[in-house]
Amino acid sequence: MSPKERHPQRKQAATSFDVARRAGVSRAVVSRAFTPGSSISPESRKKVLKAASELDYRVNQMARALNLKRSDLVGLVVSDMANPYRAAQIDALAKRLVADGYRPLLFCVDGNAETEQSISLLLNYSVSGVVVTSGLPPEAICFKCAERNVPLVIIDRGHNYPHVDQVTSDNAGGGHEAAAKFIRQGNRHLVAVEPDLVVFSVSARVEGFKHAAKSSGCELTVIRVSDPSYASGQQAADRFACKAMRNAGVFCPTDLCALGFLDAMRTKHGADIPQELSVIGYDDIPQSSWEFANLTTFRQPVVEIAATTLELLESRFADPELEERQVVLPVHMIERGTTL
Amino acid sequence: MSPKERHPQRKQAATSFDVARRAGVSRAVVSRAFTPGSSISPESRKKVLKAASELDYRVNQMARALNLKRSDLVGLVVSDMANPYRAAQIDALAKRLVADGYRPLLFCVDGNAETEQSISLLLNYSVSGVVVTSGLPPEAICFKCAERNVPLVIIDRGHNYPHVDQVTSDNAGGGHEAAAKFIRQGNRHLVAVEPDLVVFSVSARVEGFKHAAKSSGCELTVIRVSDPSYASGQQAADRFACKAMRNAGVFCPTDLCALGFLDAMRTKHGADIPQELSVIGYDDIPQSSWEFANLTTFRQPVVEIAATTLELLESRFADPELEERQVVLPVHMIERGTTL
DNA sequence: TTGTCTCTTGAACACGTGTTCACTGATCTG
DNA sequence: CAGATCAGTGAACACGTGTTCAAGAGACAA
Repeated sequence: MSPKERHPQRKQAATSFDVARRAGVSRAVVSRAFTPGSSISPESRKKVLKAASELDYRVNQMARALNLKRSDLVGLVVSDMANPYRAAQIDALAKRLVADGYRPLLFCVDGNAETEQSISLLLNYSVSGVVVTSGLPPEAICFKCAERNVPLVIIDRGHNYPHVDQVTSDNAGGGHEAAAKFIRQGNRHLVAVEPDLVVFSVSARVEGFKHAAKSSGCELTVIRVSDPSYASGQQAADRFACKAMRNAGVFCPTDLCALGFLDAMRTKHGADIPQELSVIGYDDIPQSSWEFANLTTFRQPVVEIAATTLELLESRFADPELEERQVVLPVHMIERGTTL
Repeated sequence: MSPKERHPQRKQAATSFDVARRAGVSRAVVSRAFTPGSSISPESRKKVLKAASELDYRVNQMARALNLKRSDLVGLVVSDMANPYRAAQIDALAKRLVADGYRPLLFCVDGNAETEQSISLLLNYSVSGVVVTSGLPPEAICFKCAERNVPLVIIDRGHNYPHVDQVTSDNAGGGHEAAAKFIRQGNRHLVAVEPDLVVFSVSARVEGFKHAAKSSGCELTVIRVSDPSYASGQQAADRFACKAMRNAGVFCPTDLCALGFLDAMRTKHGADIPQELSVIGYDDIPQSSWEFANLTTFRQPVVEIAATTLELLESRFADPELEERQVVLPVHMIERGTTL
């Protein structure tokens, strides 16, 4: 490799002024060539595009954002990236955002305080919107977003804030359907693993399950754990094993939790699933289809959630005074080997 | 909730001019109050900060970036988010970037073409740097980054581009150590699962293993699969089972692959691990410590990789003419239940 | 030819910031 | 006390863009 190649000449990035001069038009024409729907003659556009490509011209998005008082950036505040479901959701959201011309500004946080800080920081970047999949942001910060016309969409949460839209899967419906499945296949005891940690989507699943169980007259047992993690699933298995229950249907509100339960029941307690007991989870993370698990679960519609999120963002951007909306997307049960 | 609260007054964001007027100073003083190390008297700073907090002033990062010709944004180009190792890496990188005052601009891509597109897009945002953990970007785009003084760090790749820094874990060393472990514990046959798909880090692990095996005079078998995924691990198990090998040590260059292998060997082929054969993976994803797996593997130093990435970015930002560097971080074997 | 209308163009402005450069007043030095 | 030094200040500029507005060019009807 030649010395010249090793030390490339540091070029000043070409501006619209450079392009204008090369194309023999004014700078305004250059701007119009890159703005769809503006008034420009075909030959002018052609000249501009030619000059632009020769100079490797790129619109300076910072200048553009400053002028328009709005950037293509969208804040993406997420927590618990270790959960494979979250990773899938981020992946779908990020791809959808980019496909629609936005750029996701990622904040990985732990807890509500960090969520608030992140949103506050995002307001410095003229973001077109904010998507929150982490803890519930405090009302004050939501209010600030509304003040500044920054649409805010919350995924998988339940609290109602003015001007804040929400998307969730049908958590309660999934819980209900899990109970129905157990009853249909003849399980005598219904068991819900219920985390103490209050997370709207998770709580709604358990509530749906409990409600369906009670209203069908089945015997319902609740095993309380701290959170909906793999470790908590293991803990639930230990407590379940003590009760020596027969013919039970166990609903874990998260696949991670279900896999912990399943794994401990089989490996440690030698349970025969689904002969002795059935298990259903929620999320359909990739690990649930692994051979050791083969878990019956509910598939979260990550792509549809992403699409809905963008619709909500864009519609509220067009009209900030819209009433807040809550979109609930249906889930489908994926029947595998932990049910009959 | 009152009507007034439901429809918050849309405020114009306060500018440094507003703050200056309220504090009774010039706009330049306001700027200095928010610029560490600039010349300003303590009482002026105090007045400015007071006025700023009263007005909820925030510096407009777009205007700042336009002026400085540099934003706090750092491009983060990633692929294969479904791999839990990647998610952990993104999490560590994103947190570190934010802690150091940068904002990660996330691009989730599939394949090298999309990687190039993403980097090209990023150049429009005056990014302070780009971090690539997806496929290898073409040389042309690396060259453009260098031209524009945009530091580029590539994680877990091997190709040498001018002005492009690299960080990897000690892939070859890990492979070597895996072979040594098998030999030490008395395995007669060493087996490498080798993906056809060329990915630098993965290939380096296999090469390290093969080299160590050969130089120790052990019998070495290679099982070729298409990629380093869970499904490929299952496939490798099927092929391995046909050979009816005794006392083998199997190295899978990825935990996902190892878990697929392990899961299929136990569940489908009824193998007794580690009595009949031993397995070692690479990455230490959370699933590897799950009970069903209990996989011996190498822990990737995600936090150290993130820290090193930032050091490389910042040093190259200070001096763009630095020779390209390749940092190799040590890995540690986590011994679990798939080895003796 | 004259008047009207449509389409295109370029000059000027605004967006909000960081920094440069004189300039002021105070403090220190001999 | 005179001169030199120095921290602190504010006016002005530059960053690169999208859009407004008046003006020009051309087509067409009367």
